[in-house]
Amino acid sequence: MLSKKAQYALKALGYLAENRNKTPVLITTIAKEKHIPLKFLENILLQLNKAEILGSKKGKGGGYFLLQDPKTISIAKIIRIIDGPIALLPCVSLYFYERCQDCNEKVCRLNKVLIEARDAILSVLENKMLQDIV
Amino acid sequence: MLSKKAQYALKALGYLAENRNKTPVLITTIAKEKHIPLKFLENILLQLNKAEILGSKKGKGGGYFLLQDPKTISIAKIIRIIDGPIALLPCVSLYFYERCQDCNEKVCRLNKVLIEARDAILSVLENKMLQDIV
DNA sequence: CCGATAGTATAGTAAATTTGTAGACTTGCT
DNA sequence: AGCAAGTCTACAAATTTACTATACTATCGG
Repeated sequence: MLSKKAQYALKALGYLAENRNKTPVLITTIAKEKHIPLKFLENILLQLNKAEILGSKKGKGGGYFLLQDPKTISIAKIIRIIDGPIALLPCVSLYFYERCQDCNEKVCRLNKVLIEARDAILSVLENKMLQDIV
Repeated sequence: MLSKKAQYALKALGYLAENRNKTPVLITTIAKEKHIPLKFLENILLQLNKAEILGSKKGKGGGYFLLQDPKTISIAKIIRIIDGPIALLPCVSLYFYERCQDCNEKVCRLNKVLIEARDAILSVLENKMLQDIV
């Protein structure tokens, strides 16, 4: 399941996508419009900024804005930045791989099934873009 | 991500599937073989028993055993019993549905995407059976 | 260059969830 | 009766989640 944080991130990015080509948007504005706790949202946007999804401008007339076209930012990417792995176990994660303790991945049948499951969900989430949810 | 509990459940069920047609298996045996904390495993097996996946027998010669053919128990079902929803949000869950707060599902584009994602992952997890992971 | 504006950074905290433990109880078998 | 096994409830430690506080830094207008 997605965390609240990831849900907020998706909402906030959706709002920024809708208000593209305008001046930067204030955190305060997003928080009000999307009913997100202000200080929590600050953290989230900062994280998206560090991940180079968002740019920012300080001072008067400042705020946040998308660095890339919403057509090029996948939902999978956003989820990964905020929540981490999409796969059901670390041993089948593409971006957050960790070796399994008690099991030999070469022969583990669960491993195979979960890889299939991962590929299935990614076939959707990698191909649906921010643009698709505004 | 799957919880430890769900991982243990899958391991334990795998073990029971391998040792089918024999006498009931002791919790202690499963715990030792699969390196699962005994008292934690008790809880898990009890939960699977209540969900009518497992049967049990008390007293000498007792233990746990599968009630159904491992070919007929899907991985999805096991995960749902232990971890709950497989979907990314309650508003797109088939078995644990809850209405969204701030969003109208009829027009919410994220909702549509997450339904697609759910269907994709379920197309794997509903069709892979306990039999497939032993 | 000063003050207001707006994002940056880090740490802290309360609540919830996960992971695991303890102990008493019930049931079935011999 | 007496042991072997699962059942039930409650608790507790550890971790994560969701959110808050406070201080700092950068930018702009005048």
